[in-house]
Amino acid sequence: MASVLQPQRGLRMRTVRRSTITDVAKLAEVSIKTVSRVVRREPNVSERTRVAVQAAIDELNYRPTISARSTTSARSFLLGLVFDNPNPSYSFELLRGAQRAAKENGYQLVFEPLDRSRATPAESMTQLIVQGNLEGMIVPPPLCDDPDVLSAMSKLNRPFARIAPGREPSLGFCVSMDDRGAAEAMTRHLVDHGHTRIGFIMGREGTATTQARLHGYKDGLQGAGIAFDEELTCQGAFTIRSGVECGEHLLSLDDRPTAIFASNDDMAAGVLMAAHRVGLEVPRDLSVAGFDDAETASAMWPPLTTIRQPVADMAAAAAEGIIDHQRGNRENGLDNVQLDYELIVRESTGPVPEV
Amino acid sequence: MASVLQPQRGLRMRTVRRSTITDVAKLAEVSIKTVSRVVRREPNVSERTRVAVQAAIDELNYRPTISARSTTSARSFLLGLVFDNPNPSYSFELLRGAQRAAKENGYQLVFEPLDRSRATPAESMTQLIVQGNLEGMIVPPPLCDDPDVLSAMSKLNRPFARIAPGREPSLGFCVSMDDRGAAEAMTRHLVDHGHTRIGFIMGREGTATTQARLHGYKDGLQGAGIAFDEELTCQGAFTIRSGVECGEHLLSLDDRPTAIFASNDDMAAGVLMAAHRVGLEVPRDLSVAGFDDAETASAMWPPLTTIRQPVADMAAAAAEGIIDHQRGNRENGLDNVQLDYELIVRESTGPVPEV
DNA sequence: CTGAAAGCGCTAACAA
DNA sequence: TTGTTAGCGCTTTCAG
Repeated sequence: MASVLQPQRGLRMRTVRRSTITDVAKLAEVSIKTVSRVVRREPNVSERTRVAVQAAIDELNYRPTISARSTTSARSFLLGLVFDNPNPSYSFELLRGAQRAAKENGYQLVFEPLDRSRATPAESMTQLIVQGNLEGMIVPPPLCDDPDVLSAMSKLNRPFARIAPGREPSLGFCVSMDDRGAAEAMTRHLVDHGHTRIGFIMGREGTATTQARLHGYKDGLQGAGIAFDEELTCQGAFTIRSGVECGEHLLSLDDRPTAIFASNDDMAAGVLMAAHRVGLEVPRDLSVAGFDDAETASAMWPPLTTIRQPVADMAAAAAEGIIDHQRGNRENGLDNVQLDYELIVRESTGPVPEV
Repeated sequence: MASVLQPQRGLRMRTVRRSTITDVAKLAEVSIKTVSRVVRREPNVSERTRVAVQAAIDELNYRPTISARSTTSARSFLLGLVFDNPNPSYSFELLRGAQRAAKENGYQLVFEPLDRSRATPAESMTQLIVQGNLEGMIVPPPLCDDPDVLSAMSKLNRPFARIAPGREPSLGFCVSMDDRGAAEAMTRHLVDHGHTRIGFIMGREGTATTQARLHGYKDGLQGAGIAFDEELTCQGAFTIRSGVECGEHLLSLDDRPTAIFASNDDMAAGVLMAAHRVGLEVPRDLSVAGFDDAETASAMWPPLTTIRQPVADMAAAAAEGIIDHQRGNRENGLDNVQLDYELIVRESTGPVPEV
């Protein structure tokens, strides 16, 4: 604490000053270049000097200033994250992950909502990157599937990482999750509880995730030797309302499902409502499963069995990929990454009701 | 576009370069100092020169680099926003507002989740500010009501803005909303629809907002000449689950309320569920109102009548307050600000049921 | 009204 | 293994 709050000179503590590389050099009695070497973990520093310098760094609590670094080196140590996703919780998780990874690597994360009013998304992105002097950019969905944006990014010749791309997984550095495998795992979870009539609510038409999750559902049925029954699927739109409607539809079927797997949490919430309305107790009479582990999933009543997407970790991986690339570890930086999902079993799913 | 993507030299477009103050000076045939004067709107520049320089700036699409600025001036043009609120949507809205205001004023927003593992919140904040070289800090709830944090911030001698403080509204620069007035307005809205038995679900015990909203509810009743009935209030905890429980309780009353005002949206969602379970149609049989306008409020079914807090605007006002203060407009920067709420009438409230 | 020169904290050659 | 020197893009004196 003392070093942080050290008075500058004279009696009054005027303003808190961070220590500079020169302060450290003086204290350790070496040149600033040597300090720089230690900080940046460059080779060619004797162990003795290293230790001495490190001690000085610790004592003064020295951290290099990003601004000063960026004026000299060609690098800005700035990483961009564009926001153009209507889901604030999702965006926020991305932000947390990216910011953590950036900070750990001496980078600063610059968060930019995409200005749709001005020009095309592609032009806006170019502006953001060039004006902001960003070394690289993290591009979440749906932007990461916009062909114009992709071609603009490629032209810019700066590394960019795409989160959960739905198409062209060879463009840029891609971080994704196994949506299909996750949906299969959830289906298997329901099958393991004895369910054979499992309803499935699809997401918005035409999105890549909608397709992947539907495939996973089919995989899960097939693996258990259960025939796919189109009657048990319903076209939703990722909204609570569509969940209510699909839930009412599925529950009004003659041979109604004993479990409903909604391909996101909002629709699962809708199913919960629909179930309550017709007097069904969850999970006693009906099992309900979601997908996403949105903030409300655990707050729902009953708490929702769902799939957790490692959103923050995906953003962190994206940031790290870009940073690695900048450091010259190309092989490390450019291989696409797929992270594991997590099946979170809460109280909304249970054994199939006894007849 | 041409200026943004201009090739550097030779045939191949190597890397996109932003233009510097020197580029502008050369083009306008003045010294860099003059350019600086124009950019920073300093006096003592002839109109002719100003126009010429501005033309060069526009042509080259020149924007000063924050990093370079901060190395020279004492200012870093960095504004901090700590995150320590469990609600991602709320935090995200704050972020949007603060980032917008920062950008408009040539500042950059630095977003920092509070590291609770390391030390006390107060120490962490000090670290963030000093190490990050932040000119000021935006402090949202609940952090803005932590006495240690407040005293640490005061000692640091840097401007800080508190969002929706619950106590000590004289410490720092405070931006708030009229919680009490908003709750009163919502109560009046229900009264205007003929409701006289209006249930009220309180938030978590001991929080300032909980108190303020309860007061507003009472004000609303009193204004309409309706006696406050303790039986119609219920202690919630801002969670969906507590909403379900309070909803069930209130609806099981002998003379049950015809409207329920929950002091946040999550609890209102719980009330909706409870209502569905006992077969009550909303708003035909029961009106339900919330508070916050969370992202889910409009997605609920039926869409929820609620109070919109101008969260983003509050953060923007906070950022602007700090920036104004840094610019020396003390009177402007230090007056506390109270923003207007907005009553959003959707479909969950309606006239009192005919008996 | 305008500009030259010094310097911010740091990195990148290049010496020693 | 270490240090010296020259910048980076900008602001800030201080002279014209």
